[in-house]
Amino acid sequence: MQPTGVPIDLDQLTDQPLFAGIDAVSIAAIASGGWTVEEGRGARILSRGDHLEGLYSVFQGNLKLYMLSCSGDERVLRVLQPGDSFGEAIMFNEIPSPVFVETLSPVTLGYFPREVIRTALVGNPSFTESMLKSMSALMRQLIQDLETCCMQNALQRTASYLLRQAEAAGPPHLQVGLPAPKAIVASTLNISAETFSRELHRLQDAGLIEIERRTIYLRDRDALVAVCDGDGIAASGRRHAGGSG
Amino acid sequence: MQPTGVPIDLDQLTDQPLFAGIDAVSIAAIASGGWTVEEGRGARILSRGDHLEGLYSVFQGNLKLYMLSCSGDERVLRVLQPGDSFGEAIMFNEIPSPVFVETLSPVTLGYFPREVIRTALVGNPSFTESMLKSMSALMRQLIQDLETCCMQNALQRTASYLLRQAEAAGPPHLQVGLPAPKAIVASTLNISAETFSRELHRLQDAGLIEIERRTIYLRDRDALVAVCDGDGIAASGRRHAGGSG
DNA sequence: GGGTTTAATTGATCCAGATCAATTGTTCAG
DNA sequence: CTGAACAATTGATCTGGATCAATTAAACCC
Repeated sequence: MQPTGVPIDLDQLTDQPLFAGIDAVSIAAIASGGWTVEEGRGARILSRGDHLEGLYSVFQGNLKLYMLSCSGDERVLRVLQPGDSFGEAIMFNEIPSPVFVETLSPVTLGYFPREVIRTALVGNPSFTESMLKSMSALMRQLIQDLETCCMQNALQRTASYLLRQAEAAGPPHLQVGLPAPKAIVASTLNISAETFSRELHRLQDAGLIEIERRTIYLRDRDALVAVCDGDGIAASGRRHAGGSG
Repeated sequence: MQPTGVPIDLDQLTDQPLFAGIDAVSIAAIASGGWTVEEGRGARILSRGDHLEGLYSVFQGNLKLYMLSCSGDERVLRVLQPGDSFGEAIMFNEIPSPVFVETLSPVTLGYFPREVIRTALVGNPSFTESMLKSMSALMRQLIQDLETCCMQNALQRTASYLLRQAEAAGPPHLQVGLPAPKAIVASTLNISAETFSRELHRLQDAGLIEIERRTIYLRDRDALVAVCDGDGIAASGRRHAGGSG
């Protein structure tokens, strides 16, 4: 990791959801207590077992947060993008990291030592609130991940992923740009790249989506929602009588 | 839910990890701002979609925290026991609950409205710290759940569950009492009750454990640890050459 | 005690999705 | 343009664990 010594820009910091809406004095203290870190593609920021003495905030670029099975294959939990942060849980609990974090592109990160965060929390209810909210949101995502991974089949996972991403991309929510190669997205959904490809094409054959390289167009959102709920593909109008017996 | 009107005992509260080590004034404020709730067996405390205006703390009894798939089968995320709390994430983020919570036995809970917690957090760094730690621990558990459910096979999950429970039970860490019927524990591990039974007996046949009703004795911890790491059962001394190619 | 309910075990079968293997398409360097 | 490296697709096969079905064991109640 290479601290640049470059001071953190205040605007950059307030753009981060975690630090939004904090009073000027505190934000300045946080900015001056932290520093930026720059890394190229393929750099490992955090390894399983590492102890982290602060938290990171993503300013530019994206990273993958992943686990490794004992047989060595990798399960990507999340692709981190600008505005995301990581390390909170490890930092507060002083436990070794359960996950790896690696850059997928050149990145600029902000790093904030534990004490800087602690100091900012004391006597700063709005930052405390912000931090608690951020952690709550993360927990919610984890629960959603668990739900996705334990309660939905491959087709449902694919469909609900597309809907979620489209939602996040902004109106009219009909276009999805995959944030990484398909193999990595597949890993996020805990399915093999092959299965992901197959399910995607199944949706395309049924006319629900259109695939064009790493961009996917949603052609029938309602049907996609139906796929997530039940478990059949219903092309234009017709729908499986999803038997419950 | 039936508020009893019974005031919350201070000792009861300080026994809760979440509220341990808070100064007397704050703890008294929390106690007087909350109330106890009693319920019989099989009562639903929280449903998916509910909005929760506070958080619960378990004083007595146990509950299951679970999700339902669209086909209606239930996946238990966690069996809550005295000392556990739930509702933090929903409360702070003001989002509908993604999970259900139901009693498995008669229970006594403490309920604390959001504002009581918020007030206690302000100007009370040690409680803030405690709350952040508690949430971090929860996140860690969720990550561990994800890891368990995505990266380990049924045998590994069973073995690591036994080790974790034994750890939590206290020295000499050789005896595990299942906190609920086997079917519920199996659901926690995201395997069917049948598979759980089979794997448990496989471990018993290999001499690693001994099953006696709902109590399980660990007879060879090292071998259990090896099962978690690799994926073969190695009874007394002999061990698979777990191929990595 | 005997009968009923609930929990646990055991066997047989089946299938979603992994894995293996091969092919095709894309990107980029020179 | 040509070839190398990578990404995506497609087909064939295999398997872990689910599901279905039946049996046995334990707990509970009168």
